Formats: sequence, C-alpha cells, structure tokens
Amino acid sequence: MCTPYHNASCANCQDRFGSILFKAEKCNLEEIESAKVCTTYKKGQIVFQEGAYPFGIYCVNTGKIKLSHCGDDGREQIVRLAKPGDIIGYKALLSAERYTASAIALDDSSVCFIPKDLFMSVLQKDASLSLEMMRILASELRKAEMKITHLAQKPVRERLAETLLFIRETYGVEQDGSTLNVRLSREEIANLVGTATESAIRLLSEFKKDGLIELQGKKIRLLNPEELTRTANLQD
Amino acid sequence: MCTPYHNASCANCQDRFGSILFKAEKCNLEEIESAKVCTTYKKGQIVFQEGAYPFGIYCVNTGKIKLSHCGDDGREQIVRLAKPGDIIGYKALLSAERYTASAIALDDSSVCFIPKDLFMSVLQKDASLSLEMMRILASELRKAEMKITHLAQKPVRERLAETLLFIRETYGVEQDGSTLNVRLSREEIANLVGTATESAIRLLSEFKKDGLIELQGKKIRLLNPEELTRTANLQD
DNA sequence: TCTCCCCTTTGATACCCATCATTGCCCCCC
DNA sequence: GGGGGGCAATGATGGGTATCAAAGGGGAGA
Repeated sequence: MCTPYHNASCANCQDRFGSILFKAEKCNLEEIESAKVCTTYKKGQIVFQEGAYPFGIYCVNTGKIKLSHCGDDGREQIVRLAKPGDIIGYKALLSAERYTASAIALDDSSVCFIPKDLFMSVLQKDASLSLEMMRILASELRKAEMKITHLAQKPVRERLAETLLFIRETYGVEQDGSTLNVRLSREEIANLVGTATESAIRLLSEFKKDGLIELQGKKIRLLNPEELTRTANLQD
Repeated sequence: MCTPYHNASCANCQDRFGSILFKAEKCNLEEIESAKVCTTYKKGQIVFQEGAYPFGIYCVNTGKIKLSHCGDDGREQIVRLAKPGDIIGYKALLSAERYTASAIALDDSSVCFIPKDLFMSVLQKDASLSLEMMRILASELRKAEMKITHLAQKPVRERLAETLLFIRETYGVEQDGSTLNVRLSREEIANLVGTATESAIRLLSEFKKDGLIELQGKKIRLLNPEELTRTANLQD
C-alpha cells in the first residue's frame, strides 16, 4: 500500500523548506540522509497510529499531515497540522512512550522515516540539532498553552475565525491569493476548533453571510482577513 | 522584598526531589551550582511575569508555584503547577521570546535562578541534560494536548474531577492521607479547570453532597478517589 | 472584639451550543 | 441513469454553563 524509496534528497527539503533537520552538522545530516526511508501516502492513509510504539521519527517531504487525538468518547481532536519540512512523531520518541496521536495524510504525501536509534544517537552528539529540537518543542508547547486558554475562555465563533487564519498561516493560499490551500471536511474543521460539526457549519455560513468568507464545497476563500482577525479577537 | 542567598545546595535538591538538573554531568552541575542564586518568595509574589524577557531559568527548591496565562479578556488560565525539583521559565528561554505566562508563588517558596548564558552554554555541551530537557518538554506537550482534547470534549463536571486528582498527583496529600496538600482559592480551581468560579463552586458542593469530597474552607479532602476517577471518565 | 472587605455560596436567568432529526446535495459505483 | 452512501446544510429543542445579583461567612487589622 505504501511505496518506499530512497531517491528523495534531504538537501532538496532544505532548499525548499529549511527543515529543522538542517540544523544538524553536515556529517550527521549525511548519516541521516543515507539511513532514511521515504514513503508515499495517499490521502487518508495513516502514517502512525495512536497507541503504537514509535520506531523513529518522520519528516514530511511533500503533502499535508494532520495529527489527532482520539477523545474518550471517540471524537477526534486535531492537535496539529504538519507541512513539508515539519517533523512528526518526536514527542512519543523523546518521552519513550506510545503515540498519543495518530498521523493521517490530508493529501497525497511523501514522508521520510528516520530510525529511532540513529536519530537518538545523532541527537546525543549534535548539540546544534538538540537545541533546535528544544526550540521546536518549546514553541509547540507555547502554542498548545495558548490554545488551552482560548478553548477555556473564547466562544466558538472567535475560535473558528482564529482557526481559519491558522490554516492560512500553515498551508497558505492558492494562486488567487485567498483560497485556503487545503481541503478539510466540515468535521475536520470542527475538530480543529473543538466544537460540534453542525456548529462549525452554522458559523461558516454566518461568516459567509457577513462577507468574511466564500464557500464552494470544501474550498474556503478568506475575503476579509482583517475583519476575520477582529472577529477572532486576538491580542497576542 | 525578596531575599537572595547562596547557601541552598543543589545536592540537597537532588536528594529530596531528583530534579532534572541532576541529569547533567557532574562538572556542569557544579558550575550551575556555583552560579545559581536562590531567592525566597512569599505567597502571592511574582517570580516572573508574562510579557517580560527571560534572563535565565528557575528551579523550584521549596514551595509551590502556579504558571498562568492571562486571557484576552483578562481572565487567568492556569497552565501548570510546579513543585520542588521542577524547573520553570524554560519555554521562553529556549524559544528566545518573552514569557507567555506568569509564575506566582502559591505558598512561601524558595526558587533558584540560573543565568541564561550559563544554562544555554551547559545545554550546548551536555548531551545528557539536553536529552532530559527534551523529555520534559515532550511530556509537557503531551499533557497539554490531552488537556486540549478534554477541554474541547468533556463537561465541566468531569474536568473538575480530573483536576482534583491532578492536584493530588502534583502536590500530594497531608498526614491524614486524603486532604490535598495545597490551598487554592475557588477562583484558582476554576481557572485550572477552565470554567467560571461559580460553576466550580457549585460542582464542588455537588461532589460534597455525593460524598466524594469534604470541604473545610480551602481544605479539600478526597474521600473517594476511585469514584472520583470514574466521575472524571478517564480512559488513558 | 468589632468591623470591613474579600471570598464563598446560592439563586435566578439567559444564552450559547450540543444534540437529534430531516432534507438536500454531490459523487461514486453498480 | 438510477440508487446509495457520505457529507453538508438547516431547523427544533434541551441542557449545560456563564452571567448577574445578592446574601452569607470568615479572617485580618484596627
């Protein structure tokens, strides 16, 4: 179902995305490059699954990956969106526990796998990579805590506006300069926001009525990002 | 208002709490130990404040510290509870940005300060400390994501039960084996749960009526932790 | 000991939002 | 082309929570 191959170069990734792995010293990067295995995933396919033990980390080469928890009642909560150059699966590896989230392709994607032992040994000897790793972790933690505060204190309407801007931030827009460059189901949007699907739908059509966005199937155009920012009521 | 002194030994901390700093190699630990400055804070005093630039990290020696965001509407959201042996303020330092949370003493506390340059230079050369640092970050991130899921999906009642158990986990209980070993205001409990103060109060008295807990001012006794766990509806 | 102020508590009310149910739509496949 | 299934949209409803208001404690300081 997946096709492993070795011909994707990390150097390519570097040029295109400035992935974090390129904070590693050159010799270590080469070591990683020679050991990594690139795999393609079709939209909807699972890269790794919540509950499984990690055997390495993944670096997104092309495509889009969502990371989501499964709540106790079975409902999904999307905790992160990964784009090319991002690494995923490091949390479980670093804390030596099972995955607490599943990684699922939102688009056809190609993802490099770096074996656990190799990555950990490079991490041991490469201070520069370690520091970058910590920077990423600290930054993710900061975002997570911000999200906690907003979930606790902001109404769904504001959180949805914020989420739309976040999606634009993450995946950018298409040629027209305003259509979000990713196709998410209404349910996925709701699971990002942390609300019921129907509420997300209702508020999306409100936004549409208010001229903030335009909807065409799964395509979402942000017509008025400034007003959307105001709707999100952000201060930081 | 604060009293700096140098006589607190990190080795003491090690014996008592197995703080993370003791993953550092011995020579590095000694370097840290000689440079650190210990300060005492009275209950309610601020260790560092949201928005300020970090000059180093802090290691809690004795006492209890809360870390809280200030939401856009001014309401506080407590994102972490720190106990002796824990380090705080590392997120801002590692990502080289301003603090996104304030640290405030919940009890009279003594906290060691380690200057930024020293800590970062030790981090550069000490792979063992770096790894431990990453482990801590990964673990915090895991907890944060779990909290996000629960905030999005669970009712206040379940989250309050979970919070009470979390407080017990963090600060333990008094001699009697059931009274939570920390005094928090109702508002602080609410800000931990992510709800309104009145809701927290109402549900606490419900728990009391149901024989789950006993209330005596700010003292909270967990009479039936098993049932409380069931009320929290946890599966992980 | 008294008083004041803050924290806690309880009640009443409104509303946001989840849930259930129904309809309509589009696309895939038979 | 005609189902069929999944997804989107909209309405109706109820419940969980926030908010407002007001009264009841309890500790600190005079």
